[in-house]
Amino acid sequence: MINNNGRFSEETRKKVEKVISETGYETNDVAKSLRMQKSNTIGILIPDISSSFFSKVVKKIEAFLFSKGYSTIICNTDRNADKENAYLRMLEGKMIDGLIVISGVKAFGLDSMSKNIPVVCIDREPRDKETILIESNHFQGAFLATEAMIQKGSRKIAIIVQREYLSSSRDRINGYCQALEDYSLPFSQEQIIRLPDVIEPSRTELAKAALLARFKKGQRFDGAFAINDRLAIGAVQAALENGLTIPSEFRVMGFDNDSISKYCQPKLSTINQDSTGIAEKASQALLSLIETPTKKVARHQVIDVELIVRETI
Amino acid sequence: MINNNGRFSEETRKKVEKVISETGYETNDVAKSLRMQKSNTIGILIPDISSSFFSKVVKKIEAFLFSKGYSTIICNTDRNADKENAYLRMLEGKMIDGLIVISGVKAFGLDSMSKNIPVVCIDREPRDKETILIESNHFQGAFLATEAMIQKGSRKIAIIVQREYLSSSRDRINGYCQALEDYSLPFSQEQIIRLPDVIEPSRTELAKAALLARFKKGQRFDGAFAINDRLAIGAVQAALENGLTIPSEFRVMGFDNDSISKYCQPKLSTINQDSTGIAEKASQALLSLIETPTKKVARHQVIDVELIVRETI
DNA sequence: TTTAGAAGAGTAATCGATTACGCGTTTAAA
DNA sequence: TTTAAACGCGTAATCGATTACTCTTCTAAA
Repeated sequence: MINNNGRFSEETRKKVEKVISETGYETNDVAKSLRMQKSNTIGILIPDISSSFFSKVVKKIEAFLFSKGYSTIICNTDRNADKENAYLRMLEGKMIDGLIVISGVKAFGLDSMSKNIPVVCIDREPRDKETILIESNHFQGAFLATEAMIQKGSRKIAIIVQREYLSSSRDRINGYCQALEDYSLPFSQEQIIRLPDVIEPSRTELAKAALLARFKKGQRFDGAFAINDRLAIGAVQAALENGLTIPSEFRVMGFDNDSISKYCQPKLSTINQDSTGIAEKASQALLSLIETPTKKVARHQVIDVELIVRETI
Repeated sequence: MINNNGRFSEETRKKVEKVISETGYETNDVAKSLRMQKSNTIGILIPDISSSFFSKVVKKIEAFLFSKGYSTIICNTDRNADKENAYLRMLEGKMIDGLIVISGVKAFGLDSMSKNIPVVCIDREPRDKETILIESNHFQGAFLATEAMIQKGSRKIAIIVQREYLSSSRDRINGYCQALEDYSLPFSQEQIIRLPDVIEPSRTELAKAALLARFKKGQRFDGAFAINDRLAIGAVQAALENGLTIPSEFRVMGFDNDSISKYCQPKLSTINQDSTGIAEKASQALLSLIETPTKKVARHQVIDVELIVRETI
């Protein structure tokens, strides 16, 4: 009929095409989905769409999938497990063909659904050992950051951490520890500055206050590696307020290469994640699962990161 | 049956509920949509999901609609008319119940579809005079910004503009002009610095280079009102590079209250848009159109903005 | 006791696109 | 010329939920 199925003559084709153009016929995807058991739609679960890095990734995934004929339902979960599970049910009801789950999503309901529909995780440890995981090389990034500070002369580097329940956070801590070890620098628990997972005050304020508190307690650091750029900016502010010169007396490294980092003063040195690479790998992996289920996809893909030196080291 | 339609006994209800819980039945939204001619889905057309202000708005719209039982398909159009129209067709095929169109979307196909499904525009002049428009009071914001600079002592204020095809941009120019007029300050065309609508170099670089070029030509300004914060940061950099002291010799105002503005050095004074207000008004207007079509909704809703004074004025 | 009316349960049509199937016609091969 | 295969086209079933409709049974009123 409309597409090459069935057999029909040139004449009928013309007639059909005429009617189509005359009436402005548009195919009804809902009916099509019901019949085909396929919606050409994929779902994305993301904790916070306004987070600069992941919104970039989502944007690129969406563009890629659109070019392949898929539309994307983006679900903002606010790190709320109930909302996540509600979305999961909704997406299932909409017969999505695939699902991408981005960092920080707990989604306990995932396990029950993942049997039927293909899932790709980004920056999120899947429970199921077969689920595909795409992530930046957080370990490498943290190592590079810490190493760079050491090479510039820092000897007592703090690490500022938040949301340790994320595997990406833990990987970054490990990378940091590895660098200290490789350069034979001592490490003690008091070098870890842990921040609560709250919305108010902002991450920057939180980091600033925490580092300032450490200074007040008499702890001395000559550098801080923050797990993201927002925290790093707080560290910069704390150091400056404490009368330290950056970078000669105190060095700071961030992570994520937030668009802020280039414009804050002093300009923040950081680790750039390859949003394009992550988006491409994730989209391709998901498409492959959907369209050629027999083809094996690498279960764990790790994307290289890049050291960006600006003015804080 | 499942919901209160039809008549049935307590006994049958129990049986049905038992089977539901045993089999883990989930309603199929696709079939439901086909039958009901309603998808409980709304579409959002947005030029760039990674833009900080609108991504905040979208996030809030999505949360609101989710709480009302709707899911949201977010379509990133990249300011590409073809992509916009393709999305429009796709959304129509998915039988969306409503559509939100955000600033910078051209979507020529909108006219042909808007007859059938409810549309709400945000920050975008609709062609159709009946379509609802929600926007910040750009005029007021620009006026407040310019007025604040004048009151602090600026007399020759430039305005840095990009994407003049947006009604929001034009409103901001008008607000700026009105303030100059109200304070009896002269205005000439050379005070307008127009920037091309390109992706590379960044808006900040663009603004910086343009203002620097004006300085080099011998033009003198004691302040600049930039149409958004990215441009404003460029203006700050240009002024500093030109040896001007901020704010005593040169004042800068931005617009949008980008998350950057609080952290750049000096901290940027700007105009804050009420993302929550816009999201709420837009969602409520759309829901009203969908669920109570007879009820009239204000065609044009203008949301107040707020002057934020930091260190650049 | 008869009967109108209500109430429960089951059947079938519907939404729109897809596709398997069958009938009738044409063409090519034996 | 006969037979088989190819071909065009129309019909009907299907996807899953909803709902209108019918049929049967039961209750209450006359």
